[in-house]
Amino acid sequence: MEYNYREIEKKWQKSWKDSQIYKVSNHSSKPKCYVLDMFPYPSGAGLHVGHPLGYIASDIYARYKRLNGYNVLHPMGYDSFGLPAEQYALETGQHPAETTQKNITTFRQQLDNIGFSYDWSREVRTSDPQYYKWTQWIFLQIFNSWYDHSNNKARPVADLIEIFEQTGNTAENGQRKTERKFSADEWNLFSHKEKQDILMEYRLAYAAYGEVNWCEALGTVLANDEVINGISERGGHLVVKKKMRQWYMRITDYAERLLEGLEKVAFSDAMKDMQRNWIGRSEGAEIEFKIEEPAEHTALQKDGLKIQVYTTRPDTIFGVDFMVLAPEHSLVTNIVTSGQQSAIVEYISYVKSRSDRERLAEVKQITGCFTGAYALNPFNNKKIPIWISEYVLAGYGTGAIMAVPCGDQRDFLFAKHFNIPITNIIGHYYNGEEANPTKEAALTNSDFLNGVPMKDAIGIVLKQIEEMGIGCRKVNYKMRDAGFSRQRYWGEPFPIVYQDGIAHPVNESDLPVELPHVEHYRPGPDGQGPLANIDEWVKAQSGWQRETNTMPGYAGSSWYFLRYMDPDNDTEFSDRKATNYWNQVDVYVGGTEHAVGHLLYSRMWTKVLFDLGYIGFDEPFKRLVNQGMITAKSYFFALESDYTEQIISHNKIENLNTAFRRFKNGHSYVDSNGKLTKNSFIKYLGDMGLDENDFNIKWIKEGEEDFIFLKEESEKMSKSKFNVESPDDVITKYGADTFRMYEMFLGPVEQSKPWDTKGIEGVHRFLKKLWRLFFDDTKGELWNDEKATPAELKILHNAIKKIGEDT
RNA sequence: GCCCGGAUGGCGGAAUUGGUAGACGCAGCAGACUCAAAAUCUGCCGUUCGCAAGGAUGUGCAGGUUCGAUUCCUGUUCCGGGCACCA
Repeated sequence: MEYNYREIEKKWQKSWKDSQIYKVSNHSSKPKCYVLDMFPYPSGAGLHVGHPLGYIASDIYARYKRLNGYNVLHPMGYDSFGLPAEQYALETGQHPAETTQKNITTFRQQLDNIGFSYDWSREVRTSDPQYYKWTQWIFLQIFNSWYDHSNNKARPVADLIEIFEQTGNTAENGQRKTERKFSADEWNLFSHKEKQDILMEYRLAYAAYGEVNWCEALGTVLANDEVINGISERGGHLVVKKKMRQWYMRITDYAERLLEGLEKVAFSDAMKDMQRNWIGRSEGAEIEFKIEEPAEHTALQKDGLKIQVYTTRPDTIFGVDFMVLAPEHSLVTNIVTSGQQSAIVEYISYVKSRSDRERLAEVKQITGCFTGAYALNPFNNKKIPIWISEYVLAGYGTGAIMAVPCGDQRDFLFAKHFNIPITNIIGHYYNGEEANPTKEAALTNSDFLNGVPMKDAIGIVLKQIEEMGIGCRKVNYKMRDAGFSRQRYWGEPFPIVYQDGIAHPVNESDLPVELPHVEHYRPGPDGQGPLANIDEWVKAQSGWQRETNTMPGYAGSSWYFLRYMDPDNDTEFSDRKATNYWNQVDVYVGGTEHAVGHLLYSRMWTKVLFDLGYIGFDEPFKRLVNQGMITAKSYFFALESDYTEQIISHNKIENLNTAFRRFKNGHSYVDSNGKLTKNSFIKYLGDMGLDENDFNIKWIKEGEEDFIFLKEESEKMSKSKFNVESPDDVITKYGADTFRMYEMFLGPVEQSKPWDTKGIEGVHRFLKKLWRLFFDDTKGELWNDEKATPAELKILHNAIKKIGEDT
């Protein structure tokens, strides 16, 4: 009798299914344990060996907890809205719902093969109307809320209206600061439209104008991913920044609590670091600089123009040698002198083609343009030239900085490049070669601050500017509000209709707002999504218009862990008793790539739902485990002699590199020494549908030593790299248990590691050995019902103790 | 460019708190069993000098702290992930 994994696994998987052994109840006297995997996007490429790594780890943990007497919630589902399905639809005309269903079937079959202990009766799909009904419902709760900074929580907009009616927004009642101030009387006299516009500035889900990557030729908005150096990936057309009306999540209102919450959860320090850096809290000041108006402008502006800058270093105010505005800054057109007009216009059009990342990344190439205007230092009235440059972003701080070249390296390089004189305010700490951001220096060239240590000067300057009424302390966050609308088809429609330009929530009883059928998936007019093409849907009622944007991928994934608790509820997103019982996710397993996306958004949504009293906890995940990525190794081989000259014509080298990439570890074309012979190489090219003659190959010598190993790379598995490894083959050949054990044996779960099938035989042999402990070819069953000896029990209990300590 | 990780034999990795580097497995080599092969079992297995005993050297690279560093510090190179509309 030998280890027949096929039969064993088939038998037990059937038994689990028939007896629904992993179905879990919301009612149990046992303690609960919630073990969750990040649900997958069901891509057309199917499951690759990287997906199950985390699933296997969490499955082992879930089984362990079950055996330890816990009532374990261990569900699985699909993040099934997304761009790839829509792209595919655009190319083939197949409905995303169909391809998604097909992909899910494949995924499910692959998952079943591995033998997980999921409770499939709780499966969720974000693209299912019964699911996104509640995504829309939660969106409306967020839309109907504002953030009360006095009580540090979200509250219904109705409360805010009451406050406005009684005190206006001049009294500090915890509202965020806005430019517009009004009294109760003024509020009451505002038109309905004015009131709604004002409320939009407070809502936690709000519409505003923001910049997007606009491609005129394709008539659509593009993801950063789809733009390469200002050119669209598809078609190679020009892409520019364009302002469009967008929906946003006001996640910045939660910045402080998202930071504080990190203290309460067991995430890795690296993960916490990433989130902290992303939120990017900085303490500083906003300072107002007057602008010395050019003679040509004085007739137009009586009151004088001012620039608000944000700085973390008010102590360096006497070292300000120039100002830099973001090119998009609204003041630019007001202050530019006629002499600089054309240069500024030209520069702005250049910046429009640049992404934020490009703008910040290329420090070697310094660009900018003088506006011709000057600001005045509030302390000594020194004239400070005002420039614009791409390294200042409109979205951060006030979109304007005071540049201190002796203390900031980017400012320094800018000053050097444009020959702006540099004031040294840090004495010998500045060497003229590079900036020094020290806080240790005693100030020089700083008027009344001369000799004062910089650390003390910060407080002194802050006090001064507050007394002079030209500035105040300000905490800033690098994080921006999260864009929440997409000009796409395959996402949740917004439950919003417009009447006379005012956004209204759809009645709860009319949810879900279902995705209508479309004839094609091409963009609508003026860069709107495909939904804008369906007039009868947009204007379902006279005088009303539907929102034609859809929600982004992270909408559905921001709350799915709550739906698993009560997946079939059609009167609530999840029953309060169920969320109270299951509470936080005890262990959440997934990749680090979600650090600043999904993991922040879902934390925010949880906090909103908590604030509004719908759930009883405000952090979704108690403990997070980040599994490492399984990369695929690619090997590059070449002839021992000079490969670029001898075997490959230069125009084919790219193509051949792609071919070489597919020589992976354990590949039968490569012998055990990693050597590749002429014959095996030709056979390989043949199998690839390529011909030797395509590559202008000259064989230098024949035999075993023809090729040498050139280089090796590990990269993310992806269809386009020819390096996706499917678990199916492994399971067919060795069985699910070998596969599961092998993935665990590759190395620590948290670590990234290359996929490599060399070791799999060893693991399989181990399982066979284990089998033989119980069955023997000749003797049959080796086990019996005799009591274990004390020595045997000791070994058993040591093992149990060790496992208990390691989890 | 910025933020976060990582680098240890032919390969994946271990070394839990600064204390014998290389556990365990894979691959390889040798042997046992067999007519033979597979399977299984046993032994060897970082590099280098040496018949051996034994010595030297060795955790990406360059320094430093320490009686002692894979581990701590400084610098540096390379690789992976993220950088806001991929999910």
